[in-house]
Amino acid sequence: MGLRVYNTLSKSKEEFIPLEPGKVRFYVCGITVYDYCHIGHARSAIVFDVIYRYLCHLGYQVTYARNFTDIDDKIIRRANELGTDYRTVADRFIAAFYEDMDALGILRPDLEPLATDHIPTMIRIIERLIAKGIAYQSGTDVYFEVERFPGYGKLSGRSLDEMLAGARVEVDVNKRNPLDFVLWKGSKPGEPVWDSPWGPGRPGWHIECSAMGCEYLGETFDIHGGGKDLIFPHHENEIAQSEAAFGVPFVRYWLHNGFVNINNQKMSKSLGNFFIIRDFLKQVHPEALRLFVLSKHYRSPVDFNDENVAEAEKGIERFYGTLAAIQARTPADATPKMTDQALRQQDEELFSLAAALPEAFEAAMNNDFNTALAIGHLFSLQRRLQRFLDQFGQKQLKGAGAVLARRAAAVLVEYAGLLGFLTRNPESFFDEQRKLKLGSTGMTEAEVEGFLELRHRARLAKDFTEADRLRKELEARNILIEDTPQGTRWRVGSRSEA
RNA sequence: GGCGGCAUACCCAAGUGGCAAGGGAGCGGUCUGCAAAACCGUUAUUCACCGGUUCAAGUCCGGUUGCCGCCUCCA
Repeated sequence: MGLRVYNTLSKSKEEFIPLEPGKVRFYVCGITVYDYCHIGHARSAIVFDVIYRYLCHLGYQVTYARNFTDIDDKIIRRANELGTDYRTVADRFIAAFYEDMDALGILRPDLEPLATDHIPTMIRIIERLIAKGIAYQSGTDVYFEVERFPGYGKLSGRSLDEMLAGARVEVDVNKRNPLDFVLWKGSKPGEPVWDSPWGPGRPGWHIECSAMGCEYLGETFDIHGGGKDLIFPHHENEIAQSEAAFGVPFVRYWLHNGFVNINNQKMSKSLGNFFIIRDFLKQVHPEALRLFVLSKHYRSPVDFNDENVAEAEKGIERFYGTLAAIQARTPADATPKMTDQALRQQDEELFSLAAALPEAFEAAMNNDFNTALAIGHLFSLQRRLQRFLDQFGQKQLKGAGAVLARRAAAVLVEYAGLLGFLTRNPESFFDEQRKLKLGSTGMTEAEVEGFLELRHRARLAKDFTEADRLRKELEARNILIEDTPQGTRWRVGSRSEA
């Protein structure tokens, strides 16, 4: 069965049929670049990154566009606070955005347009709306007249009457209807300006995405994504502008990701429970964050707290632990020239699980990107694989056993890779993980190694009292020891173990 | 007030009418000098509650309760 996606527009799961067979035109609302990104942005970025990866995996030729809103009230305000200009602020936070996204392992979209590079397109659309009598100039501003667009409210599921009854819209003397929204706003002194037929000014927020979407993906495209909060008014207004201007459906499938809560509270600056990606990644590995985010369905809210994050950390360590064991205990040149029959004889269940993973994984993902179920399949394979390894005690694997283990691990890594994790060498992962966590212990790597050396000598001398004392001393600092045939390893306990 | 969503074990969580995935935590065991890690076993006769449809309901329909989001910038 093919891909099915939940479409916010129809409020139901639909079979995904792209406009043009084999091709997908995909647009995701990018950020307004006036501050550092927080973990809510991280969730959205990870979710749409996985959707992008998976569409590519299915063989679609995907054109993926994600914009930057680089002119906006908030950017201007920030520039004034910092005593600089809007361009400096925008460029600075675009650079910061890339640093954060790269750290999270987010693939770059094919197109990353800046709003300010597309003002002529926006002006053309606005002119068209005015010519059709759907937009009007009022003072130095231009507004979209919502009552002239019959479908207004179809995405968010409200009618104009209901919205007006909500009575939380400000009455503006310039507007014919309080719900009319600005397409072009005249500039105030000192603000950045662009020339337009209505005088100097700058575009409204909503028209940016309509312009960049149609310029790169066409008047109708396949998928438009964003956070749930964008459904109204941003995406509702995009539909109104684009469909009123071009007379064709704007987007076939609307996908919206759910929010991140912090300890069951809405994340907000006033509550002070804001986590910035770059700060968070000083404590938690990016792949743990990915596992955490993808362990829940993308449309559900997720609760971000120490315990939930620690679970994800343990999960990612579990996967890499198995990969490390395989690397240590099977020859890298394990010959792949084995018949399936020979491998199956080694471990029927492991062989079957590995062989069935692609189909199981795709069945999960095809059901509206059920990453949580897909991850469940990955864990099942990991556990069976680890169990297979443990059957040999601590011995090296040879022959068909080694090939089977390597092959199962390769499948695991390939499919985890579609979710953007298990992308590292296991040794690199554990090294990164130790370095990340060391900061919280107040110890340096050299100091830990010193302790381990002393303990090693004590153990050789069979002085277990001293060895255990040293281990306890490290444990007190949340440094945990594991003795393995390859030597003593150490790691820093998660925050919940501390 | 209007619109929408959610409720599954100690916790997180999947579940598109047909024996309740997966992870964490706990308990018992194997391994270990002892641990840790890992593995094995175990932990929901039941899915907020009440009705209904059906041979069959966590899943569909109606109602009740509780929680959450949006309606204003917001991923």
